[in-house]
Amino acid sequence: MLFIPLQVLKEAFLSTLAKSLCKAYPNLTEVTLRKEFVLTECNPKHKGGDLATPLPFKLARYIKKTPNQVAAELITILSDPTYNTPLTDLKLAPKFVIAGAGYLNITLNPTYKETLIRAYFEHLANKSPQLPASNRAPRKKKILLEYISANPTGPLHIGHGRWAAYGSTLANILRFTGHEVYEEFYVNDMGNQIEQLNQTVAALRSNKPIPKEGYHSAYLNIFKDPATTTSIPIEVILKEQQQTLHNMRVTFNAPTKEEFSNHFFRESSISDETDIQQMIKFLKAKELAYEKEGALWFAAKREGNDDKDRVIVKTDGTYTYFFIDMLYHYSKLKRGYTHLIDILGADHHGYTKRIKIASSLIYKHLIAAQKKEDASLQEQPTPPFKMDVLIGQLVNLYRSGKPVRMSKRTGNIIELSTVAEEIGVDAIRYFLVHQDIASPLDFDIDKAKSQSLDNPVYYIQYAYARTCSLFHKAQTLGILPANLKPLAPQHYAENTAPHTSLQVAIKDLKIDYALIESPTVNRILYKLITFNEELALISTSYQVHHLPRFLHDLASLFHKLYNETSFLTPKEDISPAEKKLRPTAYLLLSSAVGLTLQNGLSLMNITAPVKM
RNA sequence: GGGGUUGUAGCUCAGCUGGAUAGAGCACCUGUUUCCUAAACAGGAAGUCGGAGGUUCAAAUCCUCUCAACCCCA
Repeated sequence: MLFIPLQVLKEAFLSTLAKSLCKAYPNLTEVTLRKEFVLTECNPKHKGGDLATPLPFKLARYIKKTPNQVAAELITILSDPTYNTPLTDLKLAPKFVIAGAGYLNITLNPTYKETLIRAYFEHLANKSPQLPASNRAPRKKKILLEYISANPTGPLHIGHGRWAAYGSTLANILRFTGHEVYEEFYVNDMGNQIEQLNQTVAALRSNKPIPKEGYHSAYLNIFKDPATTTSIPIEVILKEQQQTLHNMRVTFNAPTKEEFSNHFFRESSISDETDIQQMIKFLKAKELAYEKEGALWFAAKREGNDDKDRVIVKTDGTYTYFFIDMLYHYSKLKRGYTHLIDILGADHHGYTKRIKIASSLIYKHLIAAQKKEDASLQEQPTPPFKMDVLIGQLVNLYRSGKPVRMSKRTGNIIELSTVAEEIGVDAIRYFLVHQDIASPLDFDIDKAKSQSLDNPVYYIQYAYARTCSLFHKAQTLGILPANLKPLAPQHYAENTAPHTSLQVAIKDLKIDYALIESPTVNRILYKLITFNEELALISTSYQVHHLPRFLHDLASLFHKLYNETSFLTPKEDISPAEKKLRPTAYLLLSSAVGLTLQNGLSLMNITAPVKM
């Protein structure tokens, strides 16, 4: 069963309105109506209902009446049996109120809400496919996500940590919304910097002074150890980086022939002279490259309005970083990825135009070549190519409020592994992902340490732990419905394997929503049913920070409910039947909240402890 | 000189496909535990949404100009 209730609601409203309105007003098309119809949560401050829409304001222009009059007309149509069959089929029994200058507020009946919570719960329990909330579901894509991409000349720092946390979370979300995603870490193991690293290490090993252009990081002193005299510097450093990432719950493996494991991709692996000459030949043949002043230029300006053309082969015959990167992107396309996402630091923003132009031109060529080779492909449409370059702002490091300049050359570097160890992986992952990557992140080491206990991640985890403890308590009290087996005692003892072990015979359980309905419960319900929609949105906007905020909101609502309600031992003087039914309804709601929090946290690679 | 990002409460930031009285967290003040974990909750105080114009029934959000910070390119 596909869980898209809010979308179902929208469609029911839309089709009801379209039937009558579009007939009555020829200048109003269904397309326009769809575009203008926004359904939101009714602002809880206004207490006018569950859902709200400012549609009357929008339609006033087409219908040439005041928003209030339009709202009244909409209510007439929505209540008219000749039009509202889509609504009556859903058994919504909605009530409408005109609010403010022309808002339409909608209240749904408890029976429908019960259906919603039941549908959501079944969706969670059965692990039914997670599909985008939009009825125009985007097709499944094969995505290659490139992130971090540090030079192997030193340990990773907090800035890399930001890409690591962000990139891995984005990959999880894209997979959750139905795409095939492959993560890659590009290793710049060629060029000047590696040369200087090797010279530095050689100097250290022979106790000579480090060259001026070399690296002065204290970290490199590990190479003074006689045990490492035969090891290759970048291999040691790469292994270290891999370990640091692994500790951050980001796993990249060494490249293998196996296609589908996230891995390091080495620049050196594409420096095959045959490939290079082929690429040059291709570019020249297509007049995408030309010689000038002894260098070879890529016609980036002519082909895609970059500011200017770019050098790819320098006068001394060496290749530019850009050219090698073109080959790297060519390799991505050759491997069959039609959607490339690169996450780069803000200092690379001038670079995005040329690499996008180059990639799309290479893609065209590749498809053309494939069609030439295989005649059967000729009739087929070219699969759409998409490339997104996400520019993330850097991390500004502070120590007790004072900025810390980081430089690998001078050796002033705060290692990611150190910070992760000190404030904890859950906390640092949350911290690095909770803010829009388009804005610079100020990271104060001392503050992060002192605040680690105030980190909002614990607030969310605590809400989750509370949902678990409710089940534990219900078991202890002996009031857990027989067909609800949420938490085996050993799970509680070991603090592992939480709600996923739920076995729910939900069909046999009576959920009486009317018994528990309250403003807070309604808001929780709205939050729950929009979870998938939120994720679908993130999968196209890449605004990953919406997820932690969503979870924080949900946790907050649950804490609120927890405080204002006695779930298991109803205080009021109520009938014995209700006394039995009410805890069950609350347990199911709590369980839905718990599963949602758990899903959300796991998308961020953050743990969800059963108890804290 | 050209370009990118940012500017919202004392601090850190959400909100930006235009919608009701601009929201969180931290810090500050006042309350709430014989009751399932107080790592929580309720309430209070705190804002000319950098500035100026414009479009609109409606602008933090869109357009133009402008100021400031950081970064990239020449």
